[in-house]
Amino acid sequence: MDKAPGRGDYTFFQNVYEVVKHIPFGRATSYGAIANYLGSRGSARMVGWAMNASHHAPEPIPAHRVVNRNGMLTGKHHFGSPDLMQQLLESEGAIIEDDQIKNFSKIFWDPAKELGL
DNA sequence: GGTGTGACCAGCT
DNA sequence: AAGCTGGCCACAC
Repeated sequence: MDKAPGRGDYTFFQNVYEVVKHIPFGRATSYGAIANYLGSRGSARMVGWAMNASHHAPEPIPAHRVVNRNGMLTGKHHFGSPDLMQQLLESEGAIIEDDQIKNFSKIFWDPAKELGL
């Protein structure tokens, strides 16, 4: 039988959006953390791809709060302005230097822990 | 409809 | 020690 559309048809993409939207102010997480929370660390690449499509999402996604494992602003170039991502994070209290969050370990927000695994 | 790529991560050589 | 490959799912051509 065909799958029932419009109900519970959440895919990896949709799940990523939900998690990212739940990131509190002044916090940041990593692609792998989200992927791991969803149950697949191998899907970390999809998380990044989901961010790329975040502009296509019906709701605004704070993709600037999602960085790589090193706390580096890898996808800053996808915000329309390469400095926008850093500006937003600094505006939330993050310490960024050389495109890398120095206090990433302090503002790191683990979905599996905060949302309740 | 198949192939390639993509804002990653971690393990192996 | 560092460099490369594999793996995952979704989207574009």
